[in-house]
Amino acid sequence: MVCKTEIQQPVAEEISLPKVLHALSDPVRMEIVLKIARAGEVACGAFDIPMPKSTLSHHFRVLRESGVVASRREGNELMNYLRSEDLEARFPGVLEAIIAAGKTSSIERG
Amino acid sequence: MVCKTEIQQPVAEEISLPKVLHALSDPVRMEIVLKIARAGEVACGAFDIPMPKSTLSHHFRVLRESGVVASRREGNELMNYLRSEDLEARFPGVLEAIIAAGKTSSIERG
DNA sequence: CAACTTGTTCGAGATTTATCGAACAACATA
DNA sequence: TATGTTGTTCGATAAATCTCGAACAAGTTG
Repeated sequence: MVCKTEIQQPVAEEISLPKVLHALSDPVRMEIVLKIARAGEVACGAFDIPMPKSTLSHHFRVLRESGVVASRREGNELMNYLRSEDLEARFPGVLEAIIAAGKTSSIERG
Repeated sequence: MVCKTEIQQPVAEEISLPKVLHALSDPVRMEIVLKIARAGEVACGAFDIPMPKSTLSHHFRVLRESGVVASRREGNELMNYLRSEDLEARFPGVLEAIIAAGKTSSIERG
């Protein structure tokens, strides 16, 4: 599957562990990641998070710039997916364990 | 072995995933965690990190309040150790995978 | 082309975090 | 008791982050 519209993202070898952990340390972003993990690919608009578009877009930016999420255009919406292979190659087991932990614990600030 | 002087830390069941990830998302704190992971127990003063005591103390506080690290007094120094069992029970595989990832990748800001 | 949808970018304000020096507390030892 | 060691707490400042509305860009559909 070829991605037509690539957004700014780090190449696999340059994904930074602190940045990945920071990206996942926010409850909103964790919720986004969990939903993508369940559904495989999710459009930005498919999250019923009570929050302005601009704020949500900010969180997607953090997720992309950290290397956790990638996006491709499909029509006029952006489909988001996890960079599971890149992350697994660089930090084996990390994303998997964090997602499993996120599924079993309520994600709250504090 | 009994800990005589307990510092403020969350009980195991109340350890928060976002807080743990945030604690580990700082390169200085990750370096601290990696050193403790290698040595088992390390006194605060045993880190040759070019940084004032107060700043280092701040990072230890974040690590303790997140539940990643616990400390006990030994003479007039504080021995720090990872709460590996508590974290493994609550978030299986997470700390282990992150430590392994930290060992194999240079921990840098950015 | 005009209207609509989806999502980003651009400011700005508010909150959080990191860093540091100085003062303080606990402990050990002379 | 006085001195030295270890580490914390207390301000203050600087930097990063989160949040939001308004404007913009890309794509679709009438």
